[in-house]
Amino acid sequence: MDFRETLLSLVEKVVKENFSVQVSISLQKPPKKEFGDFSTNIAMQIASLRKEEPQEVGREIIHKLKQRIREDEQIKDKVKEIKLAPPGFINFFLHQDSLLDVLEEIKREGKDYGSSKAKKGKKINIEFVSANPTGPLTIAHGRQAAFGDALANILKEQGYEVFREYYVNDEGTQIDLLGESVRACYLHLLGEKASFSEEGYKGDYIKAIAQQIFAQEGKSKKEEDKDFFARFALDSILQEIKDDLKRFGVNFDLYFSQRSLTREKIEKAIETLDKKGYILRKEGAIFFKSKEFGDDKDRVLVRSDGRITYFGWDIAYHQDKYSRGFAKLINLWGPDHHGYLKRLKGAIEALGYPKETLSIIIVQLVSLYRGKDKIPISTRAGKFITLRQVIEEIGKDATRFFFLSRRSDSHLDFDLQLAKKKSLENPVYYIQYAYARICNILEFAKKEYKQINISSISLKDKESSLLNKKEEIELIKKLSEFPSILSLCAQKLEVHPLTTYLYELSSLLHSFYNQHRVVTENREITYARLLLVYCTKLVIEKGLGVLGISAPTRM
RNA sequence: GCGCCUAUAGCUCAGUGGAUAGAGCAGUAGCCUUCGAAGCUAUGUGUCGGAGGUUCGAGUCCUCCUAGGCGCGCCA
Repeated sequence: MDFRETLLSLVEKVVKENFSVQVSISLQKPPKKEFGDFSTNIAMQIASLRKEEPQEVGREIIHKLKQRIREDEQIKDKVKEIKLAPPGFINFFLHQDSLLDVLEEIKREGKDYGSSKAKKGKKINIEFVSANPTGPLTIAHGRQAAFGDALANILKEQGYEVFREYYVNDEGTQIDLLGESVRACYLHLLGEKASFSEEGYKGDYIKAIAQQIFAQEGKSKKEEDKDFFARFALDSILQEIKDDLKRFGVNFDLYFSQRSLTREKIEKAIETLDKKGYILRKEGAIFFKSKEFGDDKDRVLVRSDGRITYFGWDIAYHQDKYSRGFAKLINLWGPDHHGYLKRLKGAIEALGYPKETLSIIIVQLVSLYRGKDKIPISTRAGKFITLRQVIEEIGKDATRFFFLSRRSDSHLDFDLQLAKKKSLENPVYYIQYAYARICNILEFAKKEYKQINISSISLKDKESSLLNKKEEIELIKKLSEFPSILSLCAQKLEVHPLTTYLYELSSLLHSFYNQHRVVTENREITYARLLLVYCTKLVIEKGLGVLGISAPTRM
């Protein structure tokens, strides 16, 4: 239990004993350092409920708190002062020695610093990207890939057993269309006339696949129907997708084939719903009563001609996920699927799973620009910039960082010209530079001080004045926030707080570096500062690792 | 028509119902014989889209309105 929690439970105890009110108690990080290290608004909350003066209530709480603290060995030495600030905040000031404890903790825990065991053993499934295997990945898929992967890493840090899954829609009309398109292209290569459906896929990659078939098989596939071409194209495209994702640093535990869902699984799902009275049969089709779950209308699961709709497949797919023992499912979708949210959530509930076990995150679109020109994203027209092209042009780290610095539900304008031009001023390099800088200092220190083993440096029982410069204190405080940043991300299912945090941490490191030398004549100070930058290195390394961004020792 | 997302500094964006709303970029002026200047320091900038409401307290929650994006199929 860290100190923050210890203090929080003490405040809870005091409030419980002295005020018979129901309030939620929390400790915040004050916006300014004049307000101390922690603060709580509890006095104002209580005063509001009891129609009393906030400052009066505050004084009373502080009085009781001080009494308790004097009796508590564990925190007696850490809390320096408790002050009341208008309009009624209670601010806690800590002794600086406790700051050195933070460094000791980071050093001791190393790569585990910031990890939590809170969700240990809980299985969580995160399904993302799941792009139709009818064309190359676009930049929008890239955003989902970066976000889903980083979020998965964050959840893993909270103790979850995380499973990454990609749902391959290798069944349905879009696959038929793909087959027809490739077949037409192939026949065209043979000099035959073939009608090209208006709805068909037209990109250069379609031609490339047709050429590949021609190169391998010659004219022998002339009589094959669309299914053969669909199969061939599917395998080829899916392989490209997997390669792209791998290159982007995203590895899935499972590529789940829609086709692998058996008829029995779908019938079982429908049967489950039927037993609970959520199935409606009319006009030869089978409907799910999604209206009962807030949807606009009931939705078809099986068409009157017997074919299963996407929704029908999807229900069976989600039931399958649950049957594999996941306590929680997370789906990342594009905004074009938001209308689909109510019916799927309804179906999950109808199947008998608690609705809060399914979280759906809508990752907003990315608009691609080159300067002021918007580049259209249309898979069927075949004119678009692929994720692969962007990674090659901008680089993996910068591309990932860009996607991860913004809220998932915000629209994103990605200007290739700007991203490329500013690539050296890109915040990701700022963080990586801080990291490389620390590595350099550590190298330098090894030369200056012959035998040095940073992990053996201990500041226990040392004077806190060793690290009492403004830049040092701020850096240590920032380091101490790392665990709560990770848990905040996990709780909000967002990644960008971590990105922002790493930037701020790097900024403090740079400030410190420019103001103070680490390696000096004074051995004690040198060791203390070495430990400080070493701890910073650990946190940056871990943070970047979670984001899936590399931490180079040199740049 | 209905639904979802967005609106914060010149630009790109942070901001967990709390204290004087913050960063970067762009601008200006400084800082390298000393651990990497891809860096640091200083400097100013706001009708938080608009109007109501809830609250001790609203950029944050609720209602309505405006603007932009997206979606509303027995397509996926």
